[in-house]
Amino acid sequence: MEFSDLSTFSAVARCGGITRAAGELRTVQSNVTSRIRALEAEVGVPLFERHSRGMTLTGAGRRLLPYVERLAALSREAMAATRDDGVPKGPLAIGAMETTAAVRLPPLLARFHQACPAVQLTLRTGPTAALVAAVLDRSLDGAFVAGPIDHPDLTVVSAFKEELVLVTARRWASLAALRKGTPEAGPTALVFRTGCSYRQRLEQVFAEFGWPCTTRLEFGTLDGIIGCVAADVGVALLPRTVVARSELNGSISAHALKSSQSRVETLFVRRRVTHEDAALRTFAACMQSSAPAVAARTSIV
Amino acid sequence: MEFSDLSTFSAVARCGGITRAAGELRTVQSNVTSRIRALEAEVGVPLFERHSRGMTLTGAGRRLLPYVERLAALSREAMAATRDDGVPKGPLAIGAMETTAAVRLPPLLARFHQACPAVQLTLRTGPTAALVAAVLDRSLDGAFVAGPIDHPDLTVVSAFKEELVLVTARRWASLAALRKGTPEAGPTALVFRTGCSYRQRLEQVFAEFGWPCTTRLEFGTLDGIIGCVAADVGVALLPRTVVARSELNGSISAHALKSSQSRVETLFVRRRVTHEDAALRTFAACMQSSAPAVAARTSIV
DNA sequence: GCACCCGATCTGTATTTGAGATGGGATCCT
DNA sequence: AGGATCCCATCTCAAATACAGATCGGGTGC
Repeated sequence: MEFSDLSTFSAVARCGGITRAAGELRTVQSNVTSRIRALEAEVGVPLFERHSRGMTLTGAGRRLLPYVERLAALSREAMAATRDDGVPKGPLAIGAMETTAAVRLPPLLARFHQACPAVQLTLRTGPTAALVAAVLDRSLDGAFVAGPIDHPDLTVVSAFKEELVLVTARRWASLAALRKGTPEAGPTALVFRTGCSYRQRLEQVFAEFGWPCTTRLEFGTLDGIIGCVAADVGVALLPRTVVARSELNGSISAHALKSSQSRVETLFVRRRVTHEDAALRTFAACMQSSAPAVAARTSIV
Repeated sequence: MEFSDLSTFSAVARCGGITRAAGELRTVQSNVTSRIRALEAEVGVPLFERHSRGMTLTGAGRRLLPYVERLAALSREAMAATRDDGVPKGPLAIGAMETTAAVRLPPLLARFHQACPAVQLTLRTGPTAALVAAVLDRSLDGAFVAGPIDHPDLTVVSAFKEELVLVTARRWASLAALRKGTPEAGPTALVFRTGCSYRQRLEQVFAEFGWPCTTRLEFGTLDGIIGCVAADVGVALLPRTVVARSELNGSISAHALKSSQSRVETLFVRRRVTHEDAALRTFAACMQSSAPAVAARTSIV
């Protein structure tokens, strides 16, 4: 049971055939054949059924496959733990929602970079679902997302508490004025392109106001949304901290909602591992120490 | 990171030197040297400190070592799960306390053998501590032991509930008679040789009767204890089911104790694994179905 | 029936692994 | 101080293994 054999096995299972797997593994078909045959001889049972269009896993192969994943993950972690001398360094990929990246991260990243200049930190923005998927498949080390998150392979820490506000053009002085001055079809909803976690909250708000929420404009960036809100194209639901500056300079109005609608928590998620990379560990510590009042650990399921 | 390299690493760490490890691995010293050097080159950090009396682990080596254990355990489990087609077969090593083996196991083993004739079952008796250790180091697949047991790597199931009785020679008609007819030094305690879990209970009983519990005779077998009790050499604490036959034929007397002293639970312990061997799984099911009234699952910590 | 795709197998080569021998450094004992 | 001993690194050659390329046979689809 060598690791190299297991990864060939995994490639053949994934590709559905020896020839295709050989291409992926940058080797020739005969080698893959012999490696698979050696593995089958070692465990003593056939792992694939051969048929004319390729190979499919047998019952034994299906039982082995998840172990290959686990062994690969464990050996990666072993390697990382062995190399890790406790000094934060190397690459660190962090993900965040657009709104979090705009106002919460700049001071945190500045402090982290000052504390750990040897870490090459990269930031990627996106919607919660994509960020969580990226953390799970290891393309991100950690991410700031909207809760709730509950996954056995993730640890979750409360990072920031946000108050969502309904953002409108300046001329709407209050929610009551907005309701009175808006046609029955309701205003246009300005939201992020895909998978924005706040969209669902916005629809709740619209439902309460009796608006059907049919007109929607999708944006890729925060500035686009705020700009269109200022031009009275529509309304948006955003964290108060995000719009604080625009509100101050008078380009928009922010309207408070009742707390059941406005309270959202930004969580920091990362993979659950026995040995955590020093850079990520330090980043999490840095984050928690920056916001001690809201950094209580949540229960992890 | 091949498994073979990791096992040589483990051997060198355990033996404290390349030459000794080479002997254990049935190879020559030069090969071990080159494998270790290859591994160190792969992870990029030295794993051992070389000194004149051998090698000792560096910090990186100490971080790697526990992963080697985990990887080996996981690959063993993967192999077993792959081979296991769900039909119970192959060897199965079960351990039990002397008293459990005497009265509880015969009917269970008979039924299990009838259900799974392809399983080569071996039975080993011993005290609880040794049985638990044997389960942990894989020399036993499961064991019947006295509770409580609480170990993160073990699953525990309630198997039997026993009532302990104080066993004396026939001439003692009651506990009161025994107390009156026994000198202040108390009777001789007849116990199993080492680590018997019931010994502690017996000492509690002696303490309550005001006996110092100084005289003790140790036995390796149940028959030895019962024989000596019948000959009035001393008294013993044994499950009622164990002495039922001897009591009926009049060779001894069994005296009930209050339930806080008499109630003990026999547990079945096995290693906690993702994929459990079909033979062991079937054995546990067989055990639980045989005693449905007492086979409630205990909480597992 | 023919072209095509797939996996098994064979063959020669390249690489890796293994065994044995040698050497240098450190320690221990006399 | 000097010899014996122990340990690991290194070298060399042989054996085993992995690899690339070519061929074969079975199955599928046009």
